[in-house]
Amino acid sequence: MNNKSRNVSTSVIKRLPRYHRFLGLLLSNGMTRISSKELSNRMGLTASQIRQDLNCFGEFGQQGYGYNIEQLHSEIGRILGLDTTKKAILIGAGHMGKALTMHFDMSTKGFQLIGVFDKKPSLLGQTVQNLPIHSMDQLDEFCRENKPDMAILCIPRESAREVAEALVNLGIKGFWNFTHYDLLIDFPGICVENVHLSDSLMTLRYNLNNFEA
Amino acid sequence: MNNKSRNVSTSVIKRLPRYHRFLGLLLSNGMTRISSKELSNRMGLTASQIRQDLNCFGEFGQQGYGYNIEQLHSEIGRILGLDTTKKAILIGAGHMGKALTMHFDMSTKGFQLIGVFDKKPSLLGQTVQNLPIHSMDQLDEFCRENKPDMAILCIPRESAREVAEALVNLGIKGFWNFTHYDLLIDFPGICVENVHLSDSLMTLRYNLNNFEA
DNA sequence: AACTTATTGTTAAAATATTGACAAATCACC
DNA sequence: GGTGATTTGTCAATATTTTAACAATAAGTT
Repeated sequence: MNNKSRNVSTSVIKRLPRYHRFLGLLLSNGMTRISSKELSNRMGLTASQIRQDLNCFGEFGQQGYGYNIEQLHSEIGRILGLDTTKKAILIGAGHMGKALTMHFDMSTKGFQLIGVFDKKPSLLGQTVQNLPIHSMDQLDEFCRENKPDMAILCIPRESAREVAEALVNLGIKGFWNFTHYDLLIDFPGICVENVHLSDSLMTLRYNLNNFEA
Repeated sequence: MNNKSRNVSTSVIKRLPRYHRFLGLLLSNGMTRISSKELSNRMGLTASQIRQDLNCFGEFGQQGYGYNIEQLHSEIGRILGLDTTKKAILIGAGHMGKALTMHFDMSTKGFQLIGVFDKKPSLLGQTVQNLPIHSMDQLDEFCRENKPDMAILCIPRESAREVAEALVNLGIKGFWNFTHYDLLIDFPGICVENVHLSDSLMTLRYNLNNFEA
């Protein structure tokens, strides 16, 4: 299977989801095959890069033919781990937390949302994606019982560090962090994806000033 | 001013917002000076990188002393363009659109939200951040009158391409794109920040499988 | 005021990432 | 079944990014 997957660079890994998305789109357009050249044109990168990236994981193409889209799509999905499901909980059911759960289908990204928690008592009656919003007091028991793998953090900066530490102690192995706090987790084996939306906005602001015609 | 700013690589640019955030935090903690070494420790990177990054824009430090935090913070802010304001409109006032406007203070990122639009008639009475939600029919007139610079796209994939084109024709110079569509804008002078949250989630999924202890 | 320590800006070296080139393999067509 | 056109996987060359090293300079100390 992963016959080649030694240590693949993060540059490559970060491109995989995009390949996966594009291939999925082509697939839903009814296409069945594509060459690295054609794909590179559509994605705005070089054919060489695509071939080299894929080569980190195996030989999925065929000379003179190219790649079978369905096969490549599912291979990349498998590499990313989308074919199996990890359990996720949402901490903080404010606007951002709710929006995230509605923005896309998590189950096609290798996760299943199994619990939602918020500190605010007024939210306790409500549901998110058919899941009841629990109080933070119930977090301990819930985790011991349901063993979630990942936590989506949508809480204020001030509590981020503390909550993250508690969750690590409860067995959480990964964080999708929307907090305005850089989670630099030093615990081994803990994965963090910091999503700093404001950073991307500032980058845009810079580009507006510097790359206008 | 920008005496050195020829063409700075995007790797550097993408780190600037993070520097800015960290410096702002130190500032609010009451600190006044910091060395590249100390900052690199806190941020999890090398002192050399920080010095080299800053050197693309000028000489902000002093040997034997380090950097004045307040000065460096504001210099980086100026480089990013946060000291002046561009006008932004939000297209799509669904959950994600609303959540974004509440997630942080846009005015400290160099933007001011001046208009909100949605196709859905049922939203027309509502407001977002004290701004009334307009119908898409009013977009033309609004843009001619108020000349927004940037558009935040929170609409379905299907309409992304079309709406973006229309907006470019109305004078929009930049997009903050949350659509499930890769805006590969070929219009010259148009800046795009594609924010594919699902990509970041898939990257996390990969890491959960591959970097556990 | 001299001396020690700290720390920058900058140059050079090392490490990574991307692109180009091409032999080997397959396809498509006659 | 042979021939020309494609297209991969991979190696080598280029380009970019990161790190290390250090002379120059200011701060702090006696």
